[in-house]
Amino acid sequence: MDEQPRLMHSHAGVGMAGHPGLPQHMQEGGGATDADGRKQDIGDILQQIMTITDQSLDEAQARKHALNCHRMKPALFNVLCEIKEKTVLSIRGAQEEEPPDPQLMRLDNMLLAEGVSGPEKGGGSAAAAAAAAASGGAGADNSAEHSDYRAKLSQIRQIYHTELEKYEQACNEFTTHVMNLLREQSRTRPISPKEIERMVSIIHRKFSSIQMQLKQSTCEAVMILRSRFLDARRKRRNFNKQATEILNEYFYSHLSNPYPSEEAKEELAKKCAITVAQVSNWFGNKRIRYKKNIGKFQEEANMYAARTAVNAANASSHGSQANSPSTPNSAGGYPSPCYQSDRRIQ
DNA sequence: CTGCATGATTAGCT
DNA sequence: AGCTAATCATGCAG
Repeated sequence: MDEQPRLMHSHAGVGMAGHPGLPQHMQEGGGATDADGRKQDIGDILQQIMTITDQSLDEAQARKHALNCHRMKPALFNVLCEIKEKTVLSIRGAQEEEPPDPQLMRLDNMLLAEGVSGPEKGGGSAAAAAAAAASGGAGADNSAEHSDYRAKLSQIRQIYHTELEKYEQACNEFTTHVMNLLREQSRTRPISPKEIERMVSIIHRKFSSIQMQLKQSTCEAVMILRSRFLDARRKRRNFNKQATEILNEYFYSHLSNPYPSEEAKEELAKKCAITVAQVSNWFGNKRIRYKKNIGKFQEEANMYAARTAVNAANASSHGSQANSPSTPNSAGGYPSPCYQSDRRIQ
């Protein structure tokens, strides 16, 4: 009759060692009704569970076995499972659905774009080539640097993959270990398959945060590598003297309109062994720097003017042409007089 | 190491 | 699209 409160009590006291056991009466449901008998059975089982910590290992094993074989065990087990599911799982189950982490997606995309993850080879060199093209490199002397870059990238790639493999292996090992443990324990305590599933997903989440760190540091390494090898600014080389002279010659002989056409740029690029983009850069820089400080460039302007004059003289002495068509202005003439319809620097 | 020179990049304009 | 102006980052002479 007052069995129930006492049971509740002992249940609340789980973990407290040394609970005095009740005498082991009512073993096989004495007289009474069927319901009464079941209640007694449950009380009995719980009591045995409570006292199990006080027993020796052998004794406990025997008791465990006895409990496992008890005819009421499945029923009790199911009930406990059900209760547990209703309380614990339903509370935490709601937040189970997690959207794909945007940061992880970003990292994944970047690794894929850099050719670190994804299919073997091809991607990396393609990215390198694209980056080189974007930076407008001439491509002549940087092929060695490219192979260096590729070597370093594949090194990163290899480290990334071995680490990832290690991680996956560890994750799988741990997961199976935990699953085995839970399956083992599910014989003695209520663990539903759902709960195992949840535990697995918890483990996976923990491990994926490690994976995230791996991806992040790999991305950082790639970024550093990239900036070191592919950022054109970092490997800026001055043009050789000849190229500079060709460009300057054109600039000062077209001082009234130092805006070479596309064709002129192409020709200059060819002569100087640089790209058209570099020619454009050079003229852009030259115009602005000349304009900013004409005085500073005066000497240079005079020198190139003299040179073109000499060239013109040579040309006229050789051929029949009197003077060069597009060099009407003297060396210092840039700012003041001669902007007619041409574009002017302002 | 410092300061200037210089090629490249970027934002904003036309 | 091409340009200017500002800026960045490196090269290099002193």
